Amino acid sequence: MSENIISQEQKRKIDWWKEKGIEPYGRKFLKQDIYQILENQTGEVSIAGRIMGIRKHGKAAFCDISDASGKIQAYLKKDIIGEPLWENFKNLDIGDIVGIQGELFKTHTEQLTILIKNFILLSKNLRSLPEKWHGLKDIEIRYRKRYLDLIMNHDVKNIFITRTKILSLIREFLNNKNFIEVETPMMHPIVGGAQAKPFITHHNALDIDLYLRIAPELYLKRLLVGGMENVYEINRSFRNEGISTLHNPEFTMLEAYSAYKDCEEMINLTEEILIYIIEKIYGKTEFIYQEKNINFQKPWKRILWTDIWKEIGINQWDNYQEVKNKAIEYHLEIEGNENVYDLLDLIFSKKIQTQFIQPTFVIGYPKEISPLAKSYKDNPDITERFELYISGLEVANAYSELNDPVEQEKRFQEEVKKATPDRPKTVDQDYIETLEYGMPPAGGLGIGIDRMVMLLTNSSSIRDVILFPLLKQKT
RNA sequence: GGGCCGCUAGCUCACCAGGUAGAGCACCGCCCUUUUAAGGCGGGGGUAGCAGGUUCAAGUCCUGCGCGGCCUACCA
Repeated sequence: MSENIISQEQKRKIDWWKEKGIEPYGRKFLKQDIYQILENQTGEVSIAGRIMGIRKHGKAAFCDISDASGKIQAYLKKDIIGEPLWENFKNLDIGDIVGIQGELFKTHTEQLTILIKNFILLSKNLRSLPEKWHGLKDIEIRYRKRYLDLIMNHDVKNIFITRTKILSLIREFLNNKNFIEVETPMMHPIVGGAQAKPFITHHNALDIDLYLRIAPELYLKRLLVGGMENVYEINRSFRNEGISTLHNPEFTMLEAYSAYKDCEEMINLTEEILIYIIEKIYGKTEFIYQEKNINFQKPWKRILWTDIWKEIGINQWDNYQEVKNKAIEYHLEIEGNENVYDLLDLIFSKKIQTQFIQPTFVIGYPKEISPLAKSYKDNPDITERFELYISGLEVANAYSELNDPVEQEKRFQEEVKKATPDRPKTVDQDYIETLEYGMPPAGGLGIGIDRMVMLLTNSSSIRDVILFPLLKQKT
C-alpha cells in the first residue's frame, strides 16, 4: 500500500470549481433522511449524501446517492437543470458529497428516483473510491482506513451499529435492575484486579508512574463499601500483551457488582443479560456463530471445574505428576517450569475449552488462581467462581467477592510472591483498608464486550468489532 | 516470540520455464436523455513494499528488512 498522490486531474477539478466561484467544500444543508423518502415515496425532497455511482447517458445521467440511512437513485436531465448546472455536474465524481433537491418519480423499471431540479457540491472527493463491484477487500487498508471500509462495505457498518445496540441493551437491562453506571480511574497507581502485564505511563506534575488499568474491579468494590449496592462500568481496560484475533491491547469490559448476592446469582444475571440481548437482536434465543448453531434456551450447561479433570482421568487435579502426565499424553508443549495450575490451564485451553460450543458455565476454580474470590464454606481450596464459555470463547468471569480483609491481605501477599518485572504486584493496602470498613457480601461479574459482539455479529476476529484496532505504524 | 502466506495502477486482480508490466472499475476526451457492474470509441496513469545478491537480463530466483493476514505461545 502506497500513499496515493492527488492526481493532476483532481487538482484541475478543484480549480475548476474555484474558478467558477463555487466553494468546493460547502456548508449546512437542510436534508431529509433517504430512508424516510423511501418510506414516503412521494413529493418534493431534499437529500444529501455521497455519490456512489454515476451512469451517464449523453445529456442525462443517473446517480446513486447514499447517506447514513440508505441509498437512492437520482436522475439528472440537462434540459431540466439547464446548461450551467449541467456543466457543474460534469465536474462531479464518484465519492463527492452533494446536496440534491428534486421530485420523486418512478422509472420504467418502477424504481423510486429523484428527478434532480437543483444540486450543490458539499464536499469534493480528491481520491478515487475503491472499486464499486469488488469493494475494499485489503484487510490492512480496511483496518487502517476504516472510513473507507465503512463507505464501501455495508456489512461493516451494520456490525458497529449492532455493537452500539448491544451496549445500549446492556445499559437498559442493568439500569432497569437499579444498577448505577459509574466511571472509575483508568490510571492506577497500583496494578490490580487481574493477572496481566500493564502499560506504564507517567504523571509529570506528581512525578509518579501510573498504570493503565488492567481491570476496574478494585475501584468498583470500593463503591460497594461506599454503599452503592448495584454498580457497573462499561469501559476500556488495557493489557500489554500479545495481539491476536481474540486480543486487542485496549478492550471493553462490563463489570457489574451486586451487594448481598453471590456467584450463583451472577449465573442468573449472566443468563438474563445475554438472553435479553440476544432476543432483542435476533428475535429468538439462538443464532449461528461460525457455522454452528448456539442455543441460549435455559438451562445452560453447568460443569464443576473439579469434575472436568475427573472426566479426563485425572484423579487429583492438584497432583503435579498426574497432571503433567496427562499434558504429555495430549502431546502438549511443556517447558518444564510450569506449576500445576499452568499445566491445568494448558490442558483446559487446548483440550477442554474448545469443546464448550453451547453456553457452558465452568464452576468452582482453585483459590490460588482466584485471589479476589471467596472460597466455598466447606472447601477452602475452591472458590465460588465461574467462567462462561460460548463457542470455545471465554465470555464471562464471575465470583462471590472476597470481603474478608485479613484473608484478602494474605491472598495479595501470595500474589506478590509470584510477581515478575513484567507483572508487578503490590499489596493494595488502601483496598485492604477499604475492606476493613466492611464490604457487603457481593457477587461480581465481568463480561468481555468485544467477544460478545464477535459472537452476536458472527465475526471471527476481534478487529472486526473494534473500529480502529491497534496496528503497527507504517514506516 | 515461532511457523506459513501475501505485498504489482486509486481499487479488484492477471502476468510467475527469469526477457524489461496488463485487464476491469475509477479518472480524462468524444458519442449516447429511463440506466442500474449502463454501453461504444480513444487516452493518461506503475522506481512491481524496501534494501541487497545471483544473472547478459529479476515483479518473477536467493538473502535481509518492513507491513499485513492466518496458525501458534501468554492475558479477556
